[in-house]
Amino acid sequence: MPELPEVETTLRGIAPHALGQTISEVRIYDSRLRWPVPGSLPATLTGRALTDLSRRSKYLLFRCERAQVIRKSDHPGTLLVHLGMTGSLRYYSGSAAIPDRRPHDHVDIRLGSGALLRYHDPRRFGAMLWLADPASGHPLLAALGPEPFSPEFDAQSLRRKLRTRSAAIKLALMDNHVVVGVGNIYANEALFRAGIRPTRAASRISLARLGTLVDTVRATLSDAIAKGGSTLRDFVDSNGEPGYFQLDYFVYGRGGLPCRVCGTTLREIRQGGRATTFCPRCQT
DNA sequence: ACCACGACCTGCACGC
DNA sequence: TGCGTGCAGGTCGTGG
Repeated sequence: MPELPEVETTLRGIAPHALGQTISEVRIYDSRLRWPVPGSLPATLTGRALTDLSRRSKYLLFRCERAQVIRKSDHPGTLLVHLGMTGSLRYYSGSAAIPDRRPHDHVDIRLGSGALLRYHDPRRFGAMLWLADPASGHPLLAALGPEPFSPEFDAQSLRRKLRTRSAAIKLALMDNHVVVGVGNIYANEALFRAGIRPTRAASRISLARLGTLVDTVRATLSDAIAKGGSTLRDFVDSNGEPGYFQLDYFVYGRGGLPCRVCGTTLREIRQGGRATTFCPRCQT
């Protein structure tokens, strides 16, 4: 269920329980994700401890180390998990019965405590890869723009990146080189909150309005994370309903309905093949 | 350097 | 009931 808030919610649901645990078994039921899940993954992971769990962009990064480094293949590395469009990674504590595998459950990672991490992804746009150190040098991670909550994401740097770009601001906002973690839903929402029309050329937005946009991107994402967080307890022990539909959207999915602020009928168009919804009155 | 678009894949809601 | 169509949370690779 992945935009950044869902990935962050997944991380927060898993990390406190999985940190420090040792991987006892890895089963790959279907390796056909966006890139093949390496057949060597079970051998690589088994016996390693999860020493750090983090997120970069929409990638989950699980640091895996062996207690004893004897051979080169024992060196620390990182398990990268991406949820694509429809993926989820669920944590089952093992204290209750773990459900039988369902369709589209592709990978099980069993932990020493008896807990289980289960990767599920109907469309298989996600990924599970092993990254040798340094993970940050991997092509998937190396070219990423700033995290939305980092100080590097500010009006000045946004201006610098967008100055020469004729593309619509919504497309630029969804470009991972500009800022990571802003998918279709939150691009629509953040632009509404900023009062910026999604079709406006990225180069033609004032510094002040870019500053507003930085703020609304953060506010939109953190609101969604807060909603997701409210269901964390359920999330951890199954039930897998990461608060995704709990946020009251201003515009996303509301084309033809009245603007929550001014009542004007919201318009829906397509940009880059994705639905864009905006208020023709509030957004200029 | 930038941009537009097809590609990947399954499920679901819709209209006929 | 069944079938075809279009759409869905992402992002990589291509060709211009």
